[in-house]
Amino acid sequence: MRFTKTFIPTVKEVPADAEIASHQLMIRAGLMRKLASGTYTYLPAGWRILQKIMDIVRDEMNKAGALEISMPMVQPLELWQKTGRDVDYGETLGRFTDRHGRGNVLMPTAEEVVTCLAAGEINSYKQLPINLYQINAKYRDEFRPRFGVLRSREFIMKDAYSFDVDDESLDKSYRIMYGAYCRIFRRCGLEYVIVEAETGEIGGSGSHQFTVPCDNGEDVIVYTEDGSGAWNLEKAPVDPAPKQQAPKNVPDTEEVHTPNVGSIEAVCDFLKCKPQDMIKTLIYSAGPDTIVAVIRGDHDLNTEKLTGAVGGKHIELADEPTIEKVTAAAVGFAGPMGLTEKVNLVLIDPAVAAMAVGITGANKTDYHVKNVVPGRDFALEGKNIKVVDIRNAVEGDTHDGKPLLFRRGIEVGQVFKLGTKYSDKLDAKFLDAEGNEKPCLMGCYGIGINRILASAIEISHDDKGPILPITIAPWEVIITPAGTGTEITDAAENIYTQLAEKEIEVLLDDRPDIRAGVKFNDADLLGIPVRVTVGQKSLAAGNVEIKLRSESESRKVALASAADEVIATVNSLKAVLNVGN
RNA sequence: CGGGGAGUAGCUCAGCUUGGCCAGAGCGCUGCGUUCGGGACGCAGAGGUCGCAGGUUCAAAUCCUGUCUCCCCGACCA
Repeated sequence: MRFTKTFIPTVKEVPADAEIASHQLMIRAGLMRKLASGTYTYLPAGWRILQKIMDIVRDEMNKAGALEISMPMVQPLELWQKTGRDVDYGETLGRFTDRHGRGNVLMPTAEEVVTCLAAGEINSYKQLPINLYQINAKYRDEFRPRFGVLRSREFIMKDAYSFDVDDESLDKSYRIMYGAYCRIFRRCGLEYVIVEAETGEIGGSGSHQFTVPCDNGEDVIVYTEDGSGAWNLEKAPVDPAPKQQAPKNVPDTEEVHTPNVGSIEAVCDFLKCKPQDMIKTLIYSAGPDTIVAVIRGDHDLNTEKLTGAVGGKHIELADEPTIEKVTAAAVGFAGPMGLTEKVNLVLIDPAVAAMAVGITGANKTDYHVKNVVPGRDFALEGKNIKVVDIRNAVEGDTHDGKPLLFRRGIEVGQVFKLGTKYSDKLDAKFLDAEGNEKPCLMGCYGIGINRILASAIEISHDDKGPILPITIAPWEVIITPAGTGTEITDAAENIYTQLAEKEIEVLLDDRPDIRAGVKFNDADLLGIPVRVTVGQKSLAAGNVEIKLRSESESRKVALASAADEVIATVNSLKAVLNVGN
């Protein structure tokens, strides 16, 4: 490709609305432009990168035996109502009504559609296992798109769905995908961490997340130093805190007047206590049921763990009228005492159960209660009371006695065992060898294509631009003629032709009247791993220069052998990243 | 959805407090010339309904009201 025949609008200035490196550099390198919040147009260089990523994904998926299909991006709302996910997904699900009044959704993922397909077409165990995938645009009406393409409304995702006859077979399908994912991310040049994950709204029994450690990531990875465990924050288990020694003869509970002091912070300020002395009481709704979650004041509730503790039901914070009805007080003054009878379930975090004494809301507007002893002043056991881990791990927590460490990461892929959640609801059944009708056992497997690009830039860039792995760079080689004169342009053209003939992906910066400095900067900004500089200085001695984007020094090679040298360099860079081929 | 910030030339921004001068700068863009190995320089030029709609005023980019969009923090989120 010639620079003058393509369209790569690089810019010097940092765009005002780009906060993180990957976003800024993707705009500056002319890879993409924003259309609206969370939606981007990919320009030729950016689209080339995405296509190269998709090629790698496609290659590994095909090798793993998965079959590529394409499902509609507009799907009937009715199908989502059958699985209840129209409710679970909530506002994130993009919807519209067509001219006939039919409800439609914009595909955020495709479990319903693919299961519906299986329900119609899979009848026999002889057709299983099967794994179907697609790579295309997905839409989620995010509350708050941010960080460029890391959380956008429209994005490209590879989503695969496996169907198996039994658990053993599902395990095998899952492991095959797990292995394919390792090879995909490796080939894309990403250092990644695999963490145990919660399954969220998508449902199911087991899941791993593939995460690229990076300070700008939205996910929190929790791990033990010895590497024996890694989880995302939603899943990270926490050892129960040791029971605190109760001071002798804690006085009876005492109500204290705390006018207009509702938040934990305000109460601490008012009563001169610390958040860890507080007991926080949160009221949740799960359909018609009301659930009380009790955690220590300095802890955060983990909605995934809470969802698990209520058997996977969809939960949300109760609305104000419900809270007022249950606590008989304004919002901000809830406490666990006396609530047991009024609600369906009380869940108490072990850290609260371990407290010797604490302060809670009084279930009375403008009042809190001191000297509250868990177990004495409110029950820790009972038919609708459970002590269970429902909070996020924090610094200082342990698992199996080992300290938990924290670091941020970008989620680039996730694999799930779904089981029969969708096949039950959508009737995806088959006859086994004995003639018994059984639901298909499903797995689903996603990869964020755009996130692979963004995370590659996040973890590898300098002040000049991205330093891209050769497997996903828009071009493998850029030829930069530095200076004018036919001798230079002829030599550059000559190398360009030779490389193109050998199917090296090469970009020739043939822009006339552009100073060398500008060309060098654009080459760096594009992150192209190998640069060939053809200039007067070296050419006088019969040489050109080869420079790696990742290194600061160039080396001189004879013009005559330049193409061969470049090919050898490209191959050695590729060899590092290619797994088993 | 709560809190904060911002919309003025293609981009980055100044001007607004205290209404009135011709609506400005840098970058980019067009032409000519000089340069030519790390974002050169000179000269000449094109380019703006000051987000939108009302209002106040002799007069509004500037003051008031409404509205839309974008960004950040939070909440939320496969």
